[in-house]
Amino acid sequence: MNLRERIARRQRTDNAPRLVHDYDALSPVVHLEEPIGRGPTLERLLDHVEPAFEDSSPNGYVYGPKGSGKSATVSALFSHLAGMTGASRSAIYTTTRGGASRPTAFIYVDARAARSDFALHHAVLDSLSEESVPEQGLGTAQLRERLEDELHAYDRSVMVAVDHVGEPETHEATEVVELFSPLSSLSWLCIGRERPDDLDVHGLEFSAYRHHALVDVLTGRVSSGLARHALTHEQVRELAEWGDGDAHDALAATFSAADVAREAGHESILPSDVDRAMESVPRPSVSLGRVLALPENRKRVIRALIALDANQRDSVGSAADAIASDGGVDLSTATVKRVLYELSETGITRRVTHAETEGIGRPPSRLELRFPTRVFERLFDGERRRD
DNA sequence: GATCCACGGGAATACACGGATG
DNA sequence: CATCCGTGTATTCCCGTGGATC
Repeated sequence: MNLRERIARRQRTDNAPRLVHDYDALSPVVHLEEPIGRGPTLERLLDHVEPAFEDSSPNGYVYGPKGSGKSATVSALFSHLAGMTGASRSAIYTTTRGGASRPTAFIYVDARAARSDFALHHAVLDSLSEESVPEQGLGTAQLRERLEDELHAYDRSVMVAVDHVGEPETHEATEVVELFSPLSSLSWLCIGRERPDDLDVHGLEFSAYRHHALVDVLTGRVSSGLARHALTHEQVRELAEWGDGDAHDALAATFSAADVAREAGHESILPSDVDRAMESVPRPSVSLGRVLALPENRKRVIRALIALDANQRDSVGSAADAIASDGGVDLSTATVKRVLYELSETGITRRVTHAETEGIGRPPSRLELRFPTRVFERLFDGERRRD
């Protein structure tokens, strides 16, 4: 690039409308207020939830593949329901036959953020009670008693949605059920991938997006996140096709494409940008929400792992050495190594044992990243900047 | 003093291989 | 030939520690 080109590029980025208006609009971990393309499913969900307006409602289980809009739909619905009164305590007031008003509370809990029995109870109690609930200094048993008291004292109907059950880092659905079923006047709605075989509840299935629905999802997001003409309609269709029904992956690729193009100083997203973007989203891909919900130091290790040269990822040992020495992580090599093994255990990375063993000793494993790396970098770095 | 949670670090174990042993 | 052993790596496991907060 010569000087004139450099100057021209600066002028362009300074004066021209920016390619990316709003990364959040494209982020797979951000859900819209109004979900797109899930109308019929939303209706069935409402059918299930509706009895809660009048009385206690049955327990339920929402299931379906990754990127089929489960979280998007349920979280949008619950935030509407919780916000309908505008009251601080997340309740809807409906008039019953007798004319008395009775509150029904709708609470959405992400099991990725509430990873222990304690945290699960805390999340429910905290959104239910007026005063804030301490996060330390009291035991899980005490917390549970307080929750029981709260439920009893107000005789309110409570519906709790617990999202992302059954992942490596989160509670199993059966565990959530064991915790919540004994609580009177509380009904639960678990959301997970697997069909709930051993749970005797009403199941609500989400199926993967059809092609045209996924195109709609992307089109809506792109129009609010990117400059007009940043992507052609044909490119959006291509991304949707590539997504193969998975909105998470399709959005991750779209987000990445915008980021590649912006980084390169392009005025619109080129086919080569899209190709590079797709390469940064492995298939199958682990949910970014899972990765971003990990403890801070794990995320730092992951961030450093992405930044390594490919050959440094040729063995767990060398990756751990490199990360511990200059990866911006204040952990010993031994600990980094253990973290790396944990990450592969839960599927966030994958260990691939080298086929040809050269030399002595057990052959090392190469580490593959199984989540959208570019999106992770952008979101992770963005979080840091805001601090 | 209690409590939760993430961390820390090494000890124990598994595995691959070649060579020795029964 | 089957098994064991030694060596060097890779991988798993366990449990105490300490910060932060009540």
